[in-house]
Amino acid sequence: MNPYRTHNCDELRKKDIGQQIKLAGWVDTIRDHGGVTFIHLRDHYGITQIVINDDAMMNGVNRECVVSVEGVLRERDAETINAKLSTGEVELKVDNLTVLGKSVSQLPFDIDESVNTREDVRLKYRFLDLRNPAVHRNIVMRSEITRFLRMKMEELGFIEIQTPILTSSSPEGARDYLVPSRKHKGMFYALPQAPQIFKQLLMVSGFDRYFQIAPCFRDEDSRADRSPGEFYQLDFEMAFATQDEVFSVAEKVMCDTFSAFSDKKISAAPFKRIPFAESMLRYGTDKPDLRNPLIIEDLTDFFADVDFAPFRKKPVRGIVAPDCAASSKSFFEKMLAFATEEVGMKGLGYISVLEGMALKGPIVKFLTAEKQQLLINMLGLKENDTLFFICDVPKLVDKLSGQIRSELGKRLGLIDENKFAFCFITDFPMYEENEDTGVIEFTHNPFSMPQGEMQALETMNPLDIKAIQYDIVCNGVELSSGAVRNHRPDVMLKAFEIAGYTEKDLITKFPALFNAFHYGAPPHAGMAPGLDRIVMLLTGQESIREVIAFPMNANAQDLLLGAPNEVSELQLREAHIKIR
RNA sequence: GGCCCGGUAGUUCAGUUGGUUAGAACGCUAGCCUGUCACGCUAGAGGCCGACGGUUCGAGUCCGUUCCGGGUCGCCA
Repeated sequence: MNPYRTHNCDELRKKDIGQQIKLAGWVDTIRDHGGVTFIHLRDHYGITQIVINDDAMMNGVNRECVVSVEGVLRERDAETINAKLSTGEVELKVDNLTVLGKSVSQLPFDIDESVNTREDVRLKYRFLDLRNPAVHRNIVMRSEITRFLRMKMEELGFIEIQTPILTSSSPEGARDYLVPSRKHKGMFYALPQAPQIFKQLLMVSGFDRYFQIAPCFRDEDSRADRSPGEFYQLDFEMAFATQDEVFSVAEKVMCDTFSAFSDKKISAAPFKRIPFAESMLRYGTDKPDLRNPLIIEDLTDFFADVDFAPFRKKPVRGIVAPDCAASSKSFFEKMLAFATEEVGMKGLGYISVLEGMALKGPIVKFLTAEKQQLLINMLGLKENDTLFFICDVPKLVDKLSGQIRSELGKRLGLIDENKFAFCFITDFPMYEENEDTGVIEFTHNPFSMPQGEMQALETMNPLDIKAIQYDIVCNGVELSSGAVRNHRPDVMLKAFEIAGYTEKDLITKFPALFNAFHYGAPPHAGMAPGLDRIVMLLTGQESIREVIAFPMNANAQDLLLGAPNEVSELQLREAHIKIR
């Protein structure tokens, strides 16, 4: 028999009336009526009202202290039933109360208002913040989602394998977190940025389908949707797999998980595949929010023979916004302000379609009647449409268009909030030119197989070569990237050679992988959707910190435990570290 | 590292062109109240206005520097 409770705070119902009951939990609210006091007792599961008639029993009881109470459960009169509580039909008349854990009386914030409190205060008192049922629920949901994902992966024949946390620094990619070695002076471990090398080695080891809820560590600055330091991925890899097979796994897992945890509409499999180049042109980003129906049109050719100075010799994009022409003057002023102040554009031209299909706007006078009609036909313009123009140098025009597209979508209320819109972005370029040095570099990931393999590397302009590399995107959030990997040492050598590396470099940088690939490597492919972001989407949170139990602040500090902190001289000496 | 926004009571915020003793709500303390459920009522405590320097007869308010927090760009194979 548990000494503190016989039931939890979400358990008692009418059927339990008359029983001798013990409950334990936190004092949520106290309502003292003089002679009778009502308390909402709260635990992980819920809230039960307890009633105290003896004032002396309240000695030492304040909000957020932990108590155990004993008494008889009784029915509440019809007019005092609380429909908001699952336990609202009953209450516990307390005969015995024990304070198990005292609490200071002035809390740093009200528990039920914690989400509106300054974030550094919340994080310093995260143990109080997490008592807020809304905050608490996010963490519970994370656990449930994690368990569900694990179950799905196992159903699909994947086995979970843990890979090392203390590993070697990887030369490409993000900044590593380093851990000094005591036994090897001047040497360092690194925390893995991802289990990339290990999962590929597992493929070479003959494991067919691997997955892991994997912690990843990157020493890069944070964002609202990117926690500093550490995050978790549903990392998986499949031997003898094609891109399409990886996609089917992702579709299955995402569809099942999102429908299990949300009532929103979810893209049906197969998810839309959008080549990178098309995504940049049509959506102005490589992580398009497909809930936004607006599409960017390329009007460069159309304006080639139009004598309008601002558009001369530059790419021009257009976005048709439906039912927009009748918008208030302030709508257009706000869009212009957004374009110039936040996006940094010089202006935002537009043409509205009036009744009778007459075009109106400052740019119209530069268009002949034929050109106007051509524009209407080409874009299928309708009455009350407004066509916005974006023009800038080639490097910027897509990005700017994308920002205008998403702002228009928001302001016009075109985003369907009741939807999870998934897509795959495919065909990322293998190489890009470094703007400063002009040197050819890997765009993304040196482990991806180039499309066309050896032949492409030997015959094509490197900047035209695409990789079998993809992202999965949901509602404008990049969940993961992945690739069909390059498992052939000869193709790897050639790929690295194009990026300016010698065989020796390759052996130095990726000794294990390059070596292993000489002993029979299967073709393999995979991806690694971010767990934190999946939970963020499913809980509807704007900040990734809301779905992490003990997040660091934006400045990569743990305000609760005080990390990072100084260590003792002895520790430094053992680690052969000298602070300058 | 750059840029934007913010820092006033335990918390969330207000504070007019610079002008007496810096306010409100919630919380806290004390008292009253036997049916509340965000209980109610009465009274009270609680402030280095982030810090430093400057302008001024006078600074929460204006200027400069700096620290802290959030967002964003860079960065994130």
